[in-house]
Amino acid sequence: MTIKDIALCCGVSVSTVSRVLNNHPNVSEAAREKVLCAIREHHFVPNGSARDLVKLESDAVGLVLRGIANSFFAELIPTMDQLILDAGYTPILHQIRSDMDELDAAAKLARAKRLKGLILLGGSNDYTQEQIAALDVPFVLCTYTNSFGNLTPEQYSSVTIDDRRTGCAAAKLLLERGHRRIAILLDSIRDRSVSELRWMGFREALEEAGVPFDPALLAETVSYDMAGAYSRTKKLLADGEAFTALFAVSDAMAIAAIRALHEAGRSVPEDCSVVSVDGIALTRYTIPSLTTFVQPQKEIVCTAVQTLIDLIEGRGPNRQIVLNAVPRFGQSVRQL
Amino acid sequence: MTIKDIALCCGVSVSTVSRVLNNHPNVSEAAREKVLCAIREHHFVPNGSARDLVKLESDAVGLVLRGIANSFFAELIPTMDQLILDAGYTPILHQIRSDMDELDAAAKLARAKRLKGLILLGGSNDYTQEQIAALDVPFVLCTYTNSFGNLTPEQYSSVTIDDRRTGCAAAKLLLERGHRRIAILLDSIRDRSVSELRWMGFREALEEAGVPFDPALLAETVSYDMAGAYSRTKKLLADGEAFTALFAVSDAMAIAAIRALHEAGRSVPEDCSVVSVDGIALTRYTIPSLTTFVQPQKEIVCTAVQTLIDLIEGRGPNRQIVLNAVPRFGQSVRQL
DNA sequence: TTGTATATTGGAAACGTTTCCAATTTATAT
DNA sequence: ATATAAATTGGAAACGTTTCCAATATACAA
Repeated sequence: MTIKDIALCCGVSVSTVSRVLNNHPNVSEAAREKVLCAIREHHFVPNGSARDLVKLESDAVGLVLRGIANSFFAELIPTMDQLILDAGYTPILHQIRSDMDELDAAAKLARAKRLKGLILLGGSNDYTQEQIAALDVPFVLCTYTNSFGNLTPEQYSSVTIDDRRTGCAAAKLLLERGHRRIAILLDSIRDRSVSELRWMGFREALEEAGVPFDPALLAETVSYDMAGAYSRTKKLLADGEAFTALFAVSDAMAIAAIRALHEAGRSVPEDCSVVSVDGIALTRYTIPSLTTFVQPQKEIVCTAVQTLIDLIEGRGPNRQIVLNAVPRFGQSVRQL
Repeated sequence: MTIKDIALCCGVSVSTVSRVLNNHPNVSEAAREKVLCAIREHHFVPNGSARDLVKLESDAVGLVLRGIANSFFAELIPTMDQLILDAGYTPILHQIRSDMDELDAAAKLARAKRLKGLILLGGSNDYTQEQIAALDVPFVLCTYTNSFGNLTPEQYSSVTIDDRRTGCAAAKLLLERGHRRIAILLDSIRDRSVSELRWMGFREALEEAGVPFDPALLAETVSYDMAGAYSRTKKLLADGEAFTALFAVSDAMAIAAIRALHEAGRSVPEDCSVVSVDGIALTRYTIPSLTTFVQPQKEIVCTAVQTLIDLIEGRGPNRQIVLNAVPRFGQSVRQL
């Protein structure tokens, strides 16, 4: 079924059918009626490829995500998808294997599908000028890691939370309550990750307060999951390290750590205070409920989409937006 | 940049460039080298629309999801996306607003993008014969609700878990341990939902065991989230209902319920046993850890994708696959 | 009635590819 | 050198739309 078939069976020209499909005003009521009827009857839907081809542009926006390791991003996707749809664009989700160059893949995608714009989830901003130039559509880096900062603020847009500052705030929260020996539980810091940034902030806060940090209290997990956090905490306890508080870089890790503490006969917050980051809904209901720095998920998504749309539609220049995680107090922290 | 430009700047014909792009054997080494070089230099990527148009088919598979209410599906998406990619197809995620007809939208999508196949997430099988006919590509219903069953087994493929049976098994687990007054906590059962199916199974098991069910122990929440489960459990306790066990239709609800019980001075499992469904990773680490019926998420996703690929590639007929949730024992249940 | 303005229509080119077929070049055998 | 086969190449049609432009039909005024 093509536009031609519809034209034929209605006794009108191809142009007329096209005009009906596109709501052009110059079509007589009689013709429109006939054509619409035939379209309904034959379940005709115009071929998107042909359309895009002749229009020289699509209304598509790419959502590029590397790997599926991080479930934080996975959770954002449906919401982002919906927001893009609401803005009148067509979202195209594109996952990239973790062993590939995401910017390269994004550039290919943008060209192949003539995308209007791109949202890059969880990349970094140490891309080369060349790579950015190759990517010739508006784009927004969303919760990227600001590692080398090869780019000037004019060259890119981004929405992120300030992980360093969050780590700093978490440490301060515990320091203010009299804690001095604080363990930190994080996943691999090798790759300039979120973990590393939070860890940096944490260290800074300690230094600023003049509190020395015992390297034995740095608990880095091998596997990025709860099992890893659980066993690493067990090890920390087995090693006989003394600490009155623990900062976990995610709620999930905190929950696993609390179980390890519990099994070692140490209850939270009586024997050990716990602070984490994420603010997943569950943390209000665990026993004890968690004191956690809530990531403004919804705000991140909305801001990223809005920023991209603004860029696409020519409103405003590139801008970097930094959002903050705010603490929500639960029962997992006590004053010493 | 088009194939024509590349041809021009290499001094070869359009056909030759196309052959290089498609790895046709009939290209001299010299020509291939020249063309590849030009492609690299100009960052040329062939236009997907033009390609699809002339090929009369794409390698795309649609992933249709209605609404984003259910986070269970949201979690499946990235995995499914990856699996489809691995199978050599291009996944296209398409969310449909909850006030629209998902089958209609799916049919449109299939035609517009010449899809190879469709996976419909969380629909039902009470579609009309006509709708199914309109949808002229292979499709798989994934975790749909088998409500009216308008279709014969030859007409559709599906992958689902047996919710009725799960409810039944949960009740049996508690009955076997001596519990007789069992509360059930579920979200709205109005819409032939998963909740209703589990509730039906639960009731059947009680009947079969000759245990009467006290309607006061049926706790239906208004809002589908933890806040709703928490306050509903509070109400159940405030009403002074006596029960020695509680069956929650999701882990999240169970955790919220346990907190409500805890705040009322009733500990789990000493004063009340709790069983739930889902098997999210967290349930191993909460205190107490949960006894829960684990949904075979990964298996559902793999099976759905594999079934679709088989259909597309002409291997095997339509089939309905029913998977079972299996119990994982935690500390939340005790023998009376 | 005729002329003019307006509404409607159809024809045809264009979008960027792929692929068939015929033409050309190159290699091989005689 | 010539004939033949094989490898390589270019030309052109086709895919299904949109849109410009010219042509036709219709309405209205003089």
